[in-house]
Amino acid sequence: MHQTWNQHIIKKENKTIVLETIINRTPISRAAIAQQTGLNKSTVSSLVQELLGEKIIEESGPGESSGGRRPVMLLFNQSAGFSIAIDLRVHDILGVLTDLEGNIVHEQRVLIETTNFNQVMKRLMEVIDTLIKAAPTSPYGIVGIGIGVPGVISNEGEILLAPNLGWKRIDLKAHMEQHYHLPVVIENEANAGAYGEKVFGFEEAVDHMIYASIGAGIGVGLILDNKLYKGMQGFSGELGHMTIEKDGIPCRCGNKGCWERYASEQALIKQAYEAKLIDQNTNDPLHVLIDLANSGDETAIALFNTIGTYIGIGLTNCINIFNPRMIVIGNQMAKAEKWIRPAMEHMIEEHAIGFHQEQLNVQFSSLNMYSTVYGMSAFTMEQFLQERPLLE
Amino acid sequence: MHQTWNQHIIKKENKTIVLETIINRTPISRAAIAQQTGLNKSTVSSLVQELLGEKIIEESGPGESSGGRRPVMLLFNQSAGFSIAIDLRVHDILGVLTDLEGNIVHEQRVLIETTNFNQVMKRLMEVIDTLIKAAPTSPYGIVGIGIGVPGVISNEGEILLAPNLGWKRIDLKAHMEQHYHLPVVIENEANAGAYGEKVFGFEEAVDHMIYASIGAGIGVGLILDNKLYKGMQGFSGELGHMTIEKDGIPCRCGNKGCWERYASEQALIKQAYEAKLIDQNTNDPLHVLIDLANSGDETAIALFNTIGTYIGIGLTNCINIFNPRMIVIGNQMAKAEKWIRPAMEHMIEEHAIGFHQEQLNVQFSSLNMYSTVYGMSAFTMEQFLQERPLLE
DNA sequence: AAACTTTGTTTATTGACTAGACAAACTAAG
DNA sequence: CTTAGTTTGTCTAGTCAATAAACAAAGTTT
Repeated sequence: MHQTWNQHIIKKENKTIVLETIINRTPISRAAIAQQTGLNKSTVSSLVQELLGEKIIEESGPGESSGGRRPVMLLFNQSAGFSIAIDLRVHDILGVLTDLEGNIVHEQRVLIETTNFNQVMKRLMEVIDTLIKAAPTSPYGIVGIGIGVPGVISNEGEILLAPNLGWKRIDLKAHMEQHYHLPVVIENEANAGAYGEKVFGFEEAVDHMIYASIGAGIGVGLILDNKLYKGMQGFSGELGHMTIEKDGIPCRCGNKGCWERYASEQALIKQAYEAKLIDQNTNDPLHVLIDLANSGDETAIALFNTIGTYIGIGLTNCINIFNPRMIVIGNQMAKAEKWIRPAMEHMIEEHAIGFHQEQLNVQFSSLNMYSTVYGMSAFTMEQFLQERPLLE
Repeated sequence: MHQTWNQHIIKKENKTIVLETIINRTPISRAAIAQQTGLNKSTVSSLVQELLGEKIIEESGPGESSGGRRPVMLLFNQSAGFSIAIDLRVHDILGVLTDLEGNIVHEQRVLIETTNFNQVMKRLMEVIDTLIKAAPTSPYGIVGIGIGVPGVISNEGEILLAPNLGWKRIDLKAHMEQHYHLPVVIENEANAGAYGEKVFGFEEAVDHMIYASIGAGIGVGLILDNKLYKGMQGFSGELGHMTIEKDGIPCRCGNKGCWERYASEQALIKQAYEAKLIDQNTNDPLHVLIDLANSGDETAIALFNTIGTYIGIGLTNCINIFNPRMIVIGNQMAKAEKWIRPAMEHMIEEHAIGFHQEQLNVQFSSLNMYSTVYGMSAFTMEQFLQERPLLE
């Protein structure tokens, strides 16, 4: 049963609406806010007064007159606080400090040689400490820390399993909150990537979007009805383990014919190895293969075509299942866009239901391996703006 | 941008909350409503007064005292209005008249010999007219007509394509609204079935549920985050056209290896024909095959095992993708539960991700081919209760 | 310079909820 | 059987947040 309504809640909700209007349309006048929201201009005036007092917005110079008195323009104060966002990957850690609009103010990337928990934690905290030190002085300071992880995260933010890190049942959230005394959000990297694409990836709002994170495995973030869909336990999006070939290649998950056995970076590398394009000591095999393809190596091109076709099969399923407005491919395999795209698009065009393709946009991520940190930043920022604790 | 809040909307929303509380916990006292909702007891008293005036609730006899004055118990007036719900299928039309709680008050089922639009419309309107005549006198009368259709329905309720009926681009909603001057809802039969299962199918509330309608083809209704998920254009849920065998059996949708080519009633019948268990003139082949299996025919049992396995492959994908709380199998193939279940459950247990199975419940529909009409009834009832137009 | 327009502030009003008082109707204890 | 206490429901006064309208400030247009 949802909450009942009273004057106090109304005021809080209306104030949030005014703030969101200022964020989305900054700079904007009180009069325009009243027009935009339908609230009475004296209501807007008093709510804006409070937001000014909270230092979450500011008045800028006068705007242009539309025939009468010049308006006073209001701005969102993106430097009122800062957010720390981390993408914890198998081989490295990417950390960014962003303002309250997601602008990256500082960043650090460190390699990790081992997935040993204690070692990784040490490096992780070093990155976070560096970012905390880099944060400018601001009214609210660091409003939260978000950490994207390649694994299964429960609704409570506990890492249940991160197979590529070799981690099981780790309460990273509690550990970090106890250390830093800040709100901490832990999320699956594909879910975070989907959210990052949704908030920062496009010019227009997208209500239904599928983000395919194609790296070592395949994880999918689902933005459905304008929300990140997580399922009953927070475990949704395991499309990497969707069967595309019954009785096919066995997978470590126990199933057979899983999409990620055919269409991931790992699948590509395995086939390249068997085609003797690379050997076990090849460093950064994906780039080696991209370079070979760029140089006209037909075997490498054929391998990318095959992978592109398999990516297309799984995305065709996504299109038929979700009827999305947008599909975004991200993570490592997006680097091979040039060689994957033709076969992938051909598979989709030929096989996805015609109706579903009418307004669909399939693209590779424009956020260049930053999707996940953008998503984690958005999570902590939005949590802060929704709750807006009292100014210290 | 969502609406702003004011006094008028507060009262309306709180009144709706009070009404929903009465519906869900009937009979209930004012004092208990206040306790349940957190609203002040005088607020509840005045809102209840209005609902009594609208004849949507009633006072019943006194309740039991808990130590002081006896309470006056309030009841939802399920006979305040009635809803008409139709399941328009390829071979027949099922129509029901329900009260505002979904209780079936009257029903009619007619066979249709042709899918010719004009003929079907004639029969459809006959059924609706019969149900309208059967409706008791009530304050609000017929509050709406809901029609479930096997096809692609746009967000505006237009039938874009119903391949099994041979229909294209039919604005059934406008046609029916013009004729009956009542609100009309048109929805895909699998979506309606999912909603019917959600509202009427279980003892406890279910936020994430997958309804697999396995008939001539396979349609899937998705209840995600407590809502029916429809996608950008209203076309989601085409899991019948999810590839489970790359380069597999060609499908009329243009893809290959679609789930419904392997796991539908049509797939079963095709295999039974090839196994010479039935011929082209066999009437009601599904029941013939069930009877053969019941009599110990091993070929028939083997066919059901095969179909059960294929159903399990697709449901395994659903489990991995959506992480649902419940999966319900409905429509024609649910009649073969006994022979499908063992192989289906085995496939799921062996192949779905272990985490996802922890709290999952997979079951066959208990609504016995009524899922779709129950869903359509729920749509029109809820639309009415949300809007509650003035009493005539 | 005067009239009009637009933006923003101030004041009075309105309506819905809440707090508390009161009434009605019960149960329990003496 | 009477009195005290409890619970439910109604009534009244108060509070708060939004709105309507008046007013002020600052511009543009005639």
